Amino acid sequence: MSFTGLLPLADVTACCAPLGKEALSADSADKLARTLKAIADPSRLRLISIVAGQDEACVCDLTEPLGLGQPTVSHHLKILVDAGIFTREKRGTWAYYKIVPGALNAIGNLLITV
Amino acid sequence: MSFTGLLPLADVTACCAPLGKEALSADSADKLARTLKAIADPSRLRLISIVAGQDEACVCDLTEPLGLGQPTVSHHLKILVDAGIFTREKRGTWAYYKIVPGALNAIGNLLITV
DNA sequence: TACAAATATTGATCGATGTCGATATAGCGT
DNA sequence: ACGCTATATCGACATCGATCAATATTTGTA
Repeated sequence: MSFTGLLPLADVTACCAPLGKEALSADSADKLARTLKAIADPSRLRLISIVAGQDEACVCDLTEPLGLGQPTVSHHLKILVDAGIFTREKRGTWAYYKIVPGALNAIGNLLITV
Repeated sequence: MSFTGLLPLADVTACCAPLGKEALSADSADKLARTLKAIADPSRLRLISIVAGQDEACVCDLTEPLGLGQPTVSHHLKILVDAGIFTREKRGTWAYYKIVPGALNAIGNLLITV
């Protein structure tokens, strides 16, 4: 695959102590970087923000506020699901996305050193 | 400039409430994404980890553990300085980098929703 | 002043990635 | 079965970004 794969959040939060506690191995750094890359994009940050504000949302609710095409939004949502930040539930023709509770907190806590 | 500029951390931490509190504007999302991109790289995460573990370090201390060339390490360090995560102090021929106290915490707190 | 060492900058290369248009897939109603 | 709607996938394109080699810049020292 040309797209360097993501990985479920659990693997990341289990990968390492908070930054600065001990030197990060190359492997742990790779995993953490992949997770951070998943959220280090303006469109995906807005998706997170919108979905978090209304508990769940389908693709059709998200294309217009973002000003992006449907394939692009689907693509971003897939990245967030693969990263373990969103869940996807298919109900009828629609696909509903919601935030995994605590997912962002888990990432945030990895950065907090105190 | 072709390189989409970074911006001091203060601008980011002042830009927005924690994700999910209210919808992120396109502009705020851009700023936050730039900051997250600064740390969403394996080499830079290892730099952060190493420097945090020994208070300060010069470039020559960092090329070998990372297995990267000196220009590449300098480049990564500049990105971290521009993002407000590292400070740079020139003493003689050497340049010493250290973490801005609380910088990572500030980023981490933006992701924490509770 | 000349030389050496540490760091920064430049230019080039090449893979990664965000976006779109077109198409495929799946599910619902008539 | 047929068509319609929502979503996912594919292929292409343009840009971004990580890395290196080469060079410039700065600073200490003989």
